[in-house]
Amino acid sequence: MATAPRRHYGGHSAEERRLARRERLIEAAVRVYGKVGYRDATVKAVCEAAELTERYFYESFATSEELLIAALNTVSRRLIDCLNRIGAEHPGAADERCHAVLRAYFRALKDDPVGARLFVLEIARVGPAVDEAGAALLGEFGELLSRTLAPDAGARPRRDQLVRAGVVGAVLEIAKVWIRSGYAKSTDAVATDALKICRVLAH
Amino acid sequence: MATAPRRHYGGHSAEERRLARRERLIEAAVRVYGKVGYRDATVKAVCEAAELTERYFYESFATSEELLIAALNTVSRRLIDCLNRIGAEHPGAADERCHAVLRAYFRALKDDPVGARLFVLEIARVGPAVDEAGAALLGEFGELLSRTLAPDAGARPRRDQLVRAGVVGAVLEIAKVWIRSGYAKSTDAVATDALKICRVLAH
DNA sequence: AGTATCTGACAATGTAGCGTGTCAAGCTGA
DNA sequence: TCAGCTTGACACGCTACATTGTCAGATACT
Repeated sequence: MATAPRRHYGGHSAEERRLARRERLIEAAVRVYGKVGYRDATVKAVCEAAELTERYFYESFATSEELLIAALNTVSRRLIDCLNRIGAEHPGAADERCHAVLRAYFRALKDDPVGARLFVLEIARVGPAVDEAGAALLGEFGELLSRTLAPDAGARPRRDQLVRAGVVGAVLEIAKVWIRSGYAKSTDAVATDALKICRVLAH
Repeated sequence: MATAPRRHYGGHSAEERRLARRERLIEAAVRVYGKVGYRDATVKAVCEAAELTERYFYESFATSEELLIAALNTVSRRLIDCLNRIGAEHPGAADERCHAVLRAYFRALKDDPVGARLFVLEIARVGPAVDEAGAALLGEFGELLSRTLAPDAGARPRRDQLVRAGVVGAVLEIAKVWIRSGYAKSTDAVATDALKICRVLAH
C-alpha cells in the first residue's frame, strides 16, 4: 500500500478517483440520510446508493459519523451561502430583508425535503462529533440572521449569544412543526411567523 | 400464566408488586438515561440500576422506547406541574410572572441535571413514538408559557401555533447552550434572555 | 501481449445487545 | 412442614451491522 505505484485510470489519477468516489458517497449520503434518517441508514445502503462497494467507504471515511458530518456540511454550506447571497442582494429595510431571507430558507426546505431533513432534523443528537459540527453550523446560522437584522452591530460580540441561539432554535422548531404538518401553511406565512421571533435580534 | 393463582408477598398483591417494580424501573431509567443518554444505555444497565433483572423489564415494558416515554412523562409532568403552580401563585404583572416561571425552569434544570438532560436533550430524535410523546409535552410547555403571558387569551386557539412552537424551541435551545457552557451565566440572567423571546407571545 | 494495478461482488469475521430460558434458592399460606 | 408460587443470577441463541478479507475479471501501461 505505502509504496503502491498508483496508476492512471479513465484519464484520472488515483487521487482524483479517490476524491470523486468521496463526492459520490457524500451525495449518496445526503439522499439516504435525508430519506430514511441517519439512525436507520446502514453503510451498505449508502454504498449501494453511491454505486460503490463498502471498501470505498472505508477508503474515505473512518466512521459513519464522519460521512454524516461531511454531508451535513455540504448541505448546510449550500444553504447558508444561498441565504447570505439573498441577504446581501436585498437593499431594503432590515425587517424586509430578514423576511426575504426567512422566505428563502423555508422555500429551500420545501423544495428540497431531503436536504431539509438533514439540516433540520439530523443535525442533533447523533454523537459528540456531529453535535459539535451541528453547533458550529447553528452558530453560523445565528450570525447570519443577526447580521441580516442589524448589519452594523458587528461590534457587539458575545452579549446576545444566548438570545441568538434561542432565535435559531425557534426557527428550527418552527421548521420542524411545519414539516411535520406537511407544509400546511404557505411559505410566506411561516416566514412571517418566524420573523416575529427574529425581530428580538433587532435593536 | 393465564390462570396462575397470584400469591401475596411481603404484604402486597401481585399487581402491587408489579407496579412497584415498574416505578423502580422508571426511576432508574431517569437516572441512567439522564447520565449516559438513552442512546448509550442498555436494558441491562437500567435493570442493574433498578436492582432488578431483565425479566422484570419485559414484564412491564415491551420495548426500551416505551420505558423512555414513561420516564420522559414522569420527569416532564413533575416539571410542568411545578411551573404551573409557580405561575398560578404569582399575582404580579404578566411579564414578572413569566420571568418567575422561566427562572424556576432554569433553576430546575441546574438543580437536577439528570432530569434536565431527559427533558431537554433526550426528548427528540429517538424514534417515532418518542417524538410524538415529546411533541405533546412541548406543546403543553408552549401552552403553559402562553398562558403565563396572556392568561385571558384562551379564546385565540390555533392562530399562533407556529409562533408558540418557535418560542418553545427557543427556550429549549437556550437551555441546551447554557447546559453545554457548564451553566456559565446566572439562572436569573438566562431567564431574562429567554424572556426577551417569550414576550413575542404577549399582546 | 503480458503483467501489474484497479475494481466490484461477495464471503467471513467480530461485536453488541436484545429477548428468552433455565435453575436453584427463598417465601408464603395452609 | 410442605407444595408451589416467586424471585434473582446467569447463560444461551439470535439478529443486525460494521469491518476486513478473498478472488476473479477489467483496465492501463510497456
